[in-house]
Amino acid sequence: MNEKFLNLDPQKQARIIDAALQEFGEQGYEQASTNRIVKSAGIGKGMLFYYFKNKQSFYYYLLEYSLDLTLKDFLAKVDMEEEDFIERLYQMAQVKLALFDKHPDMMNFLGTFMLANEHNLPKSIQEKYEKIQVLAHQKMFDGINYQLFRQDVDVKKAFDLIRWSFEGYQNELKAKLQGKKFNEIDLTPYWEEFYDYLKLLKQVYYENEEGK
Amino acid sequence: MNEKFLNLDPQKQARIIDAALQEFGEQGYEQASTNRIVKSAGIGKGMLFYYFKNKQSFYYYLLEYSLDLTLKDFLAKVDMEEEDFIERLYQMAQVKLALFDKHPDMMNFLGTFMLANEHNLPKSIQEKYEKIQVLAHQKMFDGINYQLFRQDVDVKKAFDLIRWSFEGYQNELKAKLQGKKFNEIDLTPYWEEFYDYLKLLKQVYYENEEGK
DNA sequence: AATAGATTGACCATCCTGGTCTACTTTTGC
DNA sequence: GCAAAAGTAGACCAGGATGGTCAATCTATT
Repeated sequence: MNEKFLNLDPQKQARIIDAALQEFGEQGYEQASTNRIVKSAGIGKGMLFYYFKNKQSFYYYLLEYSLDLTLKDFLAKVDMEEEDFIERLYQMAQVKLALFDKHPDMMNFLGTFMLANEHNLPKSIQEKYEKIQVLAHQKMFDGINYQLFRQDVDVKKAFDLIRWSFEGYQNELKAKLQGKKFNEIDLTPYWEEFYDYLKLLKQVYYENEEGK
Repeated sequence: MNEKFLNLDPQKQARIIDAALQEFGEQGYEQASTNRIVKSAGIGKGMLFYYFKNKQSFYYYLLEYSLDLTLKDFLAKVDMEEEDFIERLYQMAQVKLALFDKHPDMMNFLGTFMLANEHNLPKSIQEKYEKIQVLAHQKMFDGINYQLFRQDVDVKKAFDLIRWSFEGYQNELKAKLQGKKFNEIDLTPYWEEFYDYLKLLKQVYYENEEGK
């Protein structure tokens, strides 16, 4: 990557990055077209290969950019004081959705990347990716209070079942809101509905006071 | 579709269908290459366009073929006598996995198709597709005994949470076994692990005898 | 041997690709 | 004010892939 790119007008920089994230996210690496990217970004073809050596190194730059942003705007914002597993997940879902709101193309790009699980990444990126996965695991499980759970349940397995329930709701919501822009939608009813599900999860998995 | 195709040696027929399902499933409609399909099927290019008018009608044929097979080998085999929701889902998962074992390319093809949700389908296929979705819903929920659930839980919501847990396990299993052939793997440990999760689900969502 | 059906793959026009490079414009330094 | 430097555009390139056609060949049946 050419340092000239970083000295660019941030708006232009963002236009290029966004156009590329969208193209790579929708088409995958092979099928993504640099022609479409430059047209959508409103720059000449020459500039892209002035800033970046070639398609591949451009892709790697975007990957690193996205991983850094995930680290800074998602994982770093998880409140580790929350000891309640379900509340912790709820909180993570909220932060994640906020990130989805701000950078939808980037989230889609990362999603496509993770699905495709490429193996021939440069070592530095591979390491960063693995480090993030470890961190995500910690952010989800470290400091969780096991005592909240019913004593007769296998907590490790309960973690999985609850996590899957969360993923299911988020997937269904994502499918339902497909194509709509978040800022045009009032999300509060969905958060309320979500929280109803959480109440039920707590009701069945947690130790509740006897006299209810 | 030319009737000549149906009079073909079934093995050859299957080779063509399998090659195409694999190609369309992996690449999607646009990116799928008829050249690769004929090469992989071991037939000349001309034959494909002798049997089928063009790429699109070939694709529609495959779609209909897959939907019919889903109906016959998946949905028709669900035992509606099973009133226990969790057991019903478990049974469906088993039938589904058997189908995955027998026709992995077809399952992948259908999965890709559903993700891409094309809207400009011929009416007849669109209707078949919708009919199958309705039927799948019935196979999952009709005849379920609500009395098994704890009286303090919202059963409708519990259905969702449990269903999502199932999907989560199946997705994780699919990712873990990615690329391996089922017949080379002893699946029993996974079914046992799966059943452990089910025991936990029953434990928390169902009404259990008091003196435990 | 003649005919009819089945089958092949070279061929076609078209399109798109990643990447280059020349020519042009804008900014900078003095 | 002007020359040198930096920034920018897009026509252009060779290569390759695409869906689809069709004349030529092969095979089986009479």
